[in-house]
Amino acid sequence: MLELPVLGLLKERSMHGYELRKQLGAMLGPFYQVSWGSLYPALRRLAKAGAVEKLAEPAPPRRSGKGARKGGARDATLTSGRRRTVYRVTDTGEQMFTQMLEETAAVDAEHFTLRLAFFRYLRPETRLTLLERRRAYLQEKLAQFKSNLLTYRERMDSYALSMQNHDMATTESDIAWIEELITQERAPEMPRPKTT
Amino acid sequence: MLELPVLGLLKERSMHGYELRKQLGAMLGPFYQVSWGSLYPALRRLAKAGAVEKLAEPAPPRRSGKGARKGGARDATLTSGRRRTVYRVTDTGEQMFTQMLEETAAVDAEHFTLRLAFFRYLRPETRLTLLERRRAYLQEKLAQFKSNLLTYRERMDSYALSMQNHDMATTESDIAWIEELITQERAPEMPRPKTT
DNA sequence: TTCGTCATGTAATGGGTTACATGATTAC
DNA sequence: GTAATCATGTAACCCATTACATGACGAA
Repeated sequence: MLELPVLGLLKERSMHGYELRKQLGAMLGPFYQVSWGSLYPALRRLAKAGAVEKLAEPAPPRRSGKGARKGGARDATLTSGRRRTVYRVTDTGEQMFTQMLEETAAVDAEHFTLRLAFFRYLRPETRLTLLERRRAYLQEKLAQFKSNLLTYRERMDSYALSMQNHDMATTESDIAWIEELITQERAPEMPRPKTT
Repeated sequence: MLELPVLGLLKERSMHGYELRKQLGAMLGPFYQVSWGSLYPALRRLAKAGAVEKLAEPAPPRRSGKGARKGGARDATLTSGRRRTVYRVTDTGEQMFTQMLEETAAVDAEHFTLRLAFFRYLRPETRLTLLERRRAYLQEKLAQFKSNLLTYRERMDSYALSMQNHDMATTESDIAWIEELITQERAPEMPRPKTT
């Protein structure tokens, strides 16, 4: 669901679709690239639900002379050069965003990542709850890896084995990271910006 | 696409759907859990394409053993539930499997994982090609992470930053793992099963 | 002039998720 | 006898991917 990150980004600042996509990549990392065919329909859904509204974009700085416009008889709603549709979040949208963000059922990688990206909008307790659920989920997966290996190790070839081991190591590293986040979350405000 | 792992597992041994699902989890790890609503339609698609055929399951021990089977050691492979539909790969299916497996465009995590699970069916050169493409893909992502950080670091909060750093570390670990696999692949057969 | 980027969309297609429905067998 | 597990499927919904289509602008 694109709705959550789209609302989250628009909440910070109104944007048009094209830029939105770039920001999504910047915020969620290069593995998370959305396609136009999913972004624009998502925006349309949000608009239909009253969560965002389209704005007439303020005219960008028209250097290079006013007479340069060919075919000036363009539709009046298109204020300038490239037609862009800027979207702004409505109050309804803000509510939707908060509600989505707080769904603590979000435990798998993608849902968790999406929430972490907007953690600052959550109350500290909700953050902790989410982190702990994520940790529990990862620990459960880790246990499944282990029992899996006990049962099937003999039947696996070296590739499968290597993969399982690597995935387990990754899961352990994920858990360690989450625990770090939990520790920081509980720590009573000790920014300590540089190593002493 | 479930087709690839389903064919791969059935290639090793004919099974019914329920068991197939368990084996999928065992082979691909606990993060890869398929639902019935995707497995059975996939089997139907494969059957329709002539890649698998349904077998009448050899009648399970209709021993009418009331009480006789109580707690008894039973056949490990065949205990019954109810009517089971066992699927077997056809020649067409074998060809499909090989063809799918060799598609080296498979570079993202899921496609790569799926192929790695059946690496033993690929020629060593194809394996290397796939590994190198995967490595290149990950290195590209890593570069994107870095340029991303250069551009946006100031605008990210500590959560986003932590996430990017963790994801980068994970990507680096993935690359190191792939490189290990590449090294092993190139090594001229030195099994060395135990530590000396 | 042509290419690359900016910018917005639509259409078809596929297939995964969830929920629903059913029924047999085993273990307690 | 009843709960859990085995076992197979269907149907509705959702929505992501892909490909297609358009067109303005800036720079080479």
